[in-house]
Amino acid sequence: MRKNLLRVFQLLLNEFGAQNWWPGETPFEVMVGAVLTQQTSWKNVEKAINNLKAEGELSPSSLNKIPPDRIKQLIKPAGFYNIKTERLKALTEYFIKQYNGSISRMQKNAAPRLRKELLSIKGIGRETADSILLYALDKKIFVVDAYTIRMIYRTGISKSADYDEIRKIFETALEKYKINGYSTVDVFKEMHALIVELGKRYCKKIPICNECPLDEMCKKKGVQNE
DNA sequence: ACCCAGGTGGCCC
DNA sequence: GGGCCACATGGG
Repeated sequence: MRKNLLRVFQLLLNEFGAQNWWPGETPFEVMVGAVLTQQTSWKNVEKAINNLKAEGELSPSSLNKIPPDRIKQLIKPAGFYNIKTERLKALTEYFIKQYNGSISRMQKNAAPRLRKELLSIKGIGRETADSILLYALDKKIFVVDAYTIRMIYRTGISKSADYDEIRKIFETALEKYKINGYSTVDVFKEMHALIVELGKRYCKKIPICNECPLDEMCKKKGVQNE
């Protein structure tokens, strides 16, 4: 298991090159992006983020103050704008109330506690919470998404693991991995980004893994379809 | 005219 | 625990 995932990491890194995620100038921008990108292409998220930036609203204090209708207007291109506005408001309010809008204060707490806090916010689910922990706060938490689950099932690495089990599989397999100055956290960041890139290119729902770099692994494990 | 996107919560069984 | 649905815009 561990060996397989290390192999996948090297395969993907070699195939696609470093992705250097998460795009974003500040950790708070990463937090906002994590909500906006729920079930939404990054292209659309970029438009929304640029709108917020252009209006000078992409900071905890300003986002906390401006009227919901204004946020809706600005994030419209990212879709689900009513519900995402509520989620951004809730997240921002938490960040200000608990940590005075300070990333470094928030980082002082351990990952399990922060994860619990984030998950208690309505609209922040596991992937969004973990994205914030890994990419905004540099915590050693692996982010699992729909592509990751598909990949795990198709390669036969696991057939039935749920979100947290898959997260654990990756964390265990990758936590001691070090190469070329990649820290563990950097490997987690890069691996998730590479899996998304893989998914975007090859793991659409209909055809299975043809010409996918992992094809050989899929075949070897006898995986035919999703 | 479909299908899909870097999910989540609510409701049902 | 799992299965289905609404949420919405923009690109293939």
